[in-house]
Amino acid sequence: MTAGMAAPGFPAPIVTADMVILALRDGTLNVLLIQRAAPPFAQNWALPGGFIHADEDADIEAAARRILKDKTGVDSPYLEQVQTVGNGTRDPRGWTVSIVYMALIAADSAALASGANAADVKWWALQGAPPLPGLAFDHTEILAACVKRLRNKVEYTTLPVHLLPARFTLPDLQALYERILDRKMDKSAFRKRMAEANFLEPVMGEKRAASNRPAQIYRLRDGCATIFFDRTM
Amino acid sequence: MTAGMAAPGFPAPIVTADMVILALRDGTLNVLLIQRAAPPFAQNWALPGGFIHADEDADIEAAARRILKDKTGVDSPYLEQVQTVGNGTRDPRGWTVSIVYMALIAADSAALASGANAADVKWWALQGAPPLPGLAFDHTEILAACVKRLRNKVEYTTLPVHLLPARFTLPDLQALYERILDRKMDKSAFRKRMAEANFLEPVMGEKRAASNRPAQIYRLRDGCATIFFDRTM
DNA sequence: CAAATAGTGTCTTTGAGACAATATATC
DNA sequence: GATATATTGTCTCAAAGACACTATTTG
Repeated sequence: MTAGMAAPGFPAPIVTADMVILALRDGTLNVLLIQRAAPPFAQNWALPGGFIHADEDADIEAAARRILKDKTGVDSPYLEQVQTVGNGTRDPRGWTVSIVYMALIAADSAALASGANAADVKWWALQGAPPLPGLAFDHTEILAACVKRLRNKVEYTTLPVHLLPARFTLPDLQALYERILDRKMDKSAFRKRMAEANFLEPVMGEKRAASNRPAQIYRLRDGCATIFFDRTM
Repeated sequence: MTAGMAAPGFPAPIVTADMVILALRDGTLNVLLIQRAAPPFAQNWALPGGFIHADEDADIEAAARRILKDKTGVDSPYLEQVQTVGNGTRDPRGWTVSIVYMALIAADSAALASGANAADVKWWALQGAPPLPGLAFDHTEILAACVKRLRNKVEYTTLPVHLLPARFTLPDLQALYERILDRKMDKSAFRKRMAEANFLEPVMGEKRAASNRPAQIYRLRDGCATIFFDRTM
């Protein structure tokens, strides 16, 4: 904030928080969309979002968490502020500002709920079978920017772990990296990377069932946030 | 944007754009601060900023450019949206949202102007002699986050060129990297990096005066935005 | 030519990737 | 044991850093 007096002489823009909620379903990235119940863009699919409640939300991130919880029931996801867009043309009602957050959650932790203002809530695969519909407002561009950011960060961080359930194997994790980056990676080099990042710990005694050698199960080490690698993948 | 009706039933938060304007003066990073003329925080130093003019600014970035131009006269800097902060406590007047931009400019291109709402405008060194004053609002934290982001990006991008004048030498550039990152770098490796990034072109025939071998002068190649290295510095 | 800094070349070490070998389950 | 995948080890190659050498200017 800065310059001025109490309230500016012109109307303040409307401020909303919009969520790009991503999860892994059947091995592919999915985004959570809502079908709008009211105009503008009624019936259109859009990113979940909502106004900031000055009396209820302590800060912007709290608003983002509230919206996420409303739609998915998920409480503590990986949450990251991605960008803020604002102009006079993106919403027919006038100058609006949207603060965009990306949330990564484990698909099995979500329990969808439409709630107010939404006719429907659904997961959509980012690629493949039912192509993504055109979205309301500038949400198509916002989503694209978000996914681009995710792909970029996956190159040099441990972000993908947040898309897996709490317990997972190294082959699971490698397959996920390969899915998101759309290229094969060397098993040996991948494991060396993960080992030196030192953010996983084996869950002793547990294995995974199959007709072959079972894989060690891991979980995030306590207090390990996202790790940045020294080098890119 | 998203959910709802025409206008929310609660007052919209005030929205401002705040600028972290950085330049290199006497070899050290400086930030441009204004001294506030009006309450709250009258007399305190703060980041330049201002309300978004819905009728005048096409979008948020245009507002940021307008503020920058007002204070420095600079037209086309490196400009990057850094973060958006918003809560009910950062401004005594109520819930506010601030969209923070970082601008990198060449010191020689700026012509400071106080303009409205500012008693004074001044460059402050980030480190050294006159220590930075405590800033109004949460601007101290915002500035710190910005500088952290800059240092981080300098590790893997060509960002620092925007702090130099249009024509500069490789030793100039290396010294700047070393200043910002606060460590010595190998001349040979540094030059290899810059060469393979392929974003500079030599200005033929020109050299630099001194009592030693003159350095080749370079400029940014046409159409070269910030380059991301494959590896970190 | 002495001083000072610009610019280049060489050697060593590190780390990533390719690929092979070994380990451990089920059937 | 046959099969399938997990996990580890080895070899090769390329890039980064350390460091030394050459180049070019002024006084």
